[in-house]
Amino acid sequence: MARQAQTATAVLGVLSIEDLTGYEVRQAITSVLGHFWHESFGQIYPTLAELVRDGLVSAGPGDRARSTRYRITASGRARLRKLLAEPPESQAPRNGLLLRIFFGRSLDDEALADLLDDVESQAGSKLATYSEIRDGIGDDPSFPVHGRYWEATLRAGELAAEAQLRWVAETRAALLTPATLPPL
Amino acid sequence: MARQAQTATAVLGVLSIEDLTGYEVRQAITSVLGHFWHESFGQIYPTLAELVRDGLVSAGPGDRARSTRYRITASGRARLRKLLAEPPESQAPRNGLLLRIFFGRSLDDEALADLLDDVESQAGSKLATYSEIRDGIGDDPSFPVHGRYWEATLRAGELAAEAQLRWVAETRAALLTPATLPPL
DNA sequence: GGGCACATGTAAGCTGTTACATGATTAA
DNA sequence: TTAATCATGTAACAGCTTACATGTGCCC
Repeated sequence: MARQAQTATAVLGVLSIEDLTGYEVRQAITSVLGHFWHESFGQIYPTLAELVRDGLVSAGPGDRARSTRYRITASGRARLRKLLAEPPESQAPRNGLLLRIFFGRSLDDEALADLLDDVESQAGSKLATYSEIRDGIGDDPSFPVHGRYWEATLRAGELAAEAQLRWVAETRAALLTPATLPPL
Repeated sequence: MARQAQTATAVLGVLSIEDLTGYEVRQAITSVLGHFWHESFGQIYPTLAELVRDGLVSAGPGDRARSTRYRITASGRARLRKLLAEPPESQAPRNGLLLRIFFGRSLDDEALADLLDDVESQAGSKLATYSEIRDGIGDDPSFPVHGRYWEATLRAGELAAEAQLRWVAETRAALLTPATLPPL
C-alpha cells in the first residue's frame, strides 16, 4: 500500500460518514476508531491537503472564520472502496510486554507481578470502556448504517481483552505462585 | 524510554543468553522472539556499535575473517535489568483489519468474506507455528533458564489467536449470514 | 566455478510523533 | 479577563525499512 495510504483510508472513512473539519476528523478518529486506530494532527492536515489536491475531497468554508469543512467527493468514495479492498498491512510485531516476560528471569518477582497487574488493570478498563461505548452506540447518528460493523470491532476488542485476562491468570500461576507445598 | 532503547533491550536480551555475531543476533530475534518482536539489520548494527561505545557489550573476534562476536558485560546486564523494569511502551494501535471492518458497509460481501477468511487462516497457521515451537522448545540450550518464560509468551500468542478464531466465527454469523429464513 | 549462507555496514527515504506557532470563539 | 476549546499548520526529529555495496567460506 502506497505512501500515507493507511492514513488516507481512515480520513476518507470518517469523511464518508459526515462532512468534518480537520479538527473534527481527529476527534472522530479518536472517539470512534480510537480503540483500534490512531492519527495525529501532523498526519491529518497534510493528508487532507493531499486528498484535496487529488480531487478525492473538496474543501468548503466552515462554521467559523478560518475553519474549513471537508467533504468527500464521488471519486473519493471510489478510492475509499478500493483502499478498503486491499489486504491490511500487518505491522511488524513489537510487544514490549512479552519482551519483558521472555527475559523475565532477569526481573525480580515483584517487577514481574507489577507487570502482570498492569496488564490486568488495563484489560479491565478496556472492557469497561467497550461496554460504555456499546451502551452509547445507538445514539450515534451513524448507527443505522455502521452499527453492526462498529459492534464487530468492539467485539474484537472484548475478546482480545478477555484473552489477556485469562493469560494474566495463567501466567501468574505459572511464574509467580510460590512453592508453598512442602516436599514429600 | 530513550532513543533505540527498545532495540537495545532486545539485543541485550539475546546477548544475555549467549555470545553472538550481529548476524546471529538477528537470527535469534527472528527465530526465538519472532512471534512478538522484530528487528532489521539496519537497526541491529548501529545499536551494537552504540552498546560497545557505552561499554554494555564487548566486541571480540568471531570464527571467521571480519566477523565480530559480541559479549554482554556486567554493566550491560545491569542495564538490561533496568530496561526490563521500565513499563513497556504501548505502540499506538493501528489495526488495518478492524479499520476495514468498521467501514465494511463500503465493502461488498465477497471482500468482507475474503478478509475474514484471511484472518482465520492466519490465526490457524499461527497456532500451528506455536505448537511446533512448543515441541522444539526443550531442545534449545536456553530452555532450563528461559523455558517457563518462553512458554508464557507462546501461551499469549495462542490465546490471542484463539480469540481471533472465535471473533471470525462470530463476525461471519453477524455480518455475512444470509437472511435465508423466510419472513412470517 | 557457481550458488548459498554467513557477515557487516551505509544511505535514502518513509512514516509518524512532538513541539512549536498562531489565532478565533466561547463559557466561567 | 482568562482559561478552555476550536482550529490550522509547520519543522524538527525519532524510528524503522529497504536497497545497496561488499566480501568470505563452504558445498556441490
